[in-house]
Amino acid sequence: MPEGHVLHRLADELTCAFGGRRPRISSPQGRFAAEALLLDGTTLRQASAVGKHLFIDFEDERVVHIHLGLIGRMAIGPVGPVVGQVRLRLATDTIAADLRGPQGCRLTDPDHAAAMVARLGPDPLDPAADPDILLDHVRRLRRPVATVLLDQGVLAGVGNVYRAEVLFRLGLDPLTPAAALPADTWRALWDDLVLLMAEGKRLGRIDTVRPAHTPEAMGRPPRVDDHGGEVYVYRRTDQPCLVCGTPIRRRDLAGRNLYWCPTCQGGR
DNA sequence: CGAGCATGGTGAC
DNA sequence: TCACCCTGCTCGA
Repeated sequence: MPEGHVLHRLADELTCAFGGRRPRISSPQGRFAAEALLLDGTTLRQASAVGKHLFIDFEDERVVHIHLGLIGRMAIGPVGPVVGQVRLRLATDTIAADLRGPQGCRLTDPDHAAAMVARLGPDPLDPAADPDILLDHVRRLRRPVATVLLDQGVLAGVGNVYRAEVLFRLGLDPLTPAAALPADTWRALWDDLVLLMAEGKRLGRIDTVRPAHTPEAMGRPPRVDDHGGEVYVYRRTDQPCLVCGTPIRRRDLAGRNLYWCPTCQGGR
């Protein structure tokens, strides 16, 4: 689940449900119990997201920093019994937010939060982000564009699905060195990520087939991916490319699965 | 029912 | 580059 759009959506939902209120805070699992006790009964100001990092601001300069990692998730819904390992629960009389399996959930302060954000590259979901920072950065990088897209210090919030999909949509060979791509191409990558991730946040799922160019325009019907969104290449190994019919390929790159169409995106 | 895997990141070598 | 962490789902026995 968790690429940047999930965290931004979550931040909005948390602010909406708990902003300005004093939710009950607990850690049924116990691993955040001391911190939960400290925060319980204090006012939650607002939640925000930068890249894949989620920050929940409370009064008295207290900030909860959450990173979902690969398997973490936060479920917001009607209050019910605690099910499974819940690291953190925020609850009013009617709504509960349950955090499970996060890579990190820590109590920190605004300075530390700012320091973490300072290490991240521009976030396509941040309206104030400056893509020129990205363009300057990638000019000096020889690593493959596919590797660079997942580097949160270069670009914040992109995960494995958006990486595969944006490279397909722009017809780029994933192994092209980042610095070998013209600035215009990087600008186009940025612009497409802004579009796709905003759509992802709005819909609550990743759908890369419909937004910019319709499947009709590309001569093929849409396909619905098992994961709930419509995608061109992500996890479609050996299935025909929706544009040219060539079997989609998969390989390991720096420990992550990479998916691409060898015809639409050049050799290799 | 157990193994393997997943949209991520860290820390040791 | 690798082992490892965390949860929950799917797949094959």
